Amino acid sequence: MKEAFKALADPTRRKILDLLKAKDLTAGQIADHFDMSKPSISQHLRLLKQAGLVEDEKQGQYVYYHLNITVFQELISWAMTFTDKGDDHDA
Amino acid sequence: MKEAFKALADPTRRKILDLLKAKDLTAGQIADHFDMSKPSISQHLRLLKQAGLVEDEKQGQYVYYHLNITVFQELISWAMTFTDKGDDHDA
DNA sequence: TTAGTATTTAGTTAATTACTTAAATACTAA
DNA sequence: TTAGTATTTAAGTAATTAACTAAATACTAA
Repeated sequence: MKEAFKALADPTRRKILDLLKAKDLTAGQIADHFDMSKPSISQHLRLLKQAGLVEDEKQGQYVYYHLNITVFQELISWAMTFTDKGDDHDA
Repeated sequence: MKEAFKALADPTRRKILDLLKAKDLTAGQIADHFDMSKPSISQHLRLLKQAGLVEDEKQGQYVYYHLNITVFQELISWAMTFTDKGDDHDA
């Protein structure tokens, strides 16, 4: 989770996640959506992968990236410890 | 939300939020939980407030801080757009 | 008013982060 | 093998962030 919070702090990385919501994409296809060098996007992808937010899969000369929803689920659980605080559900 | 993601990237700020989960605290009480100067904690509180994650209320010479769950709820909604993707609920 | 406590603001510095270009690696296909 | 494409790694730099100390502000109480 620690790394996920840091990964989510950057707007470029959040936009990458949004792109992957629609469909899996190669590193190059992702880079095409940004006015930024491919190495920069590659670094962002590395951080997203380290944070567990995405996974990659090599297919020939391409590297496909896709979302890993596990960490998003953990994030939801974490946030709910704040919204549920003090709500004793008719206990 | 943009500012909330940045605010949550820092471990000190996440720990402050955890402390406030138990009960509302003054700036000084919060600072007592850290091996860090009061001005540094004050800056962290300022960022948390700008992000909408906490609110403050002055009582005499003290400033009490408390959680604002609204942004946590928005965070949950945001994360669910990732976990619910592709789940068409028996449609 | 004066002194004391609580908190924030200002100014500075060190560490981290996000970008760049150039080079390396990995695969494809002639 | 050689050339071409896709991606990552390396090295360097500019911008941002997180910390500090010192000073300012705001309140309390003698």
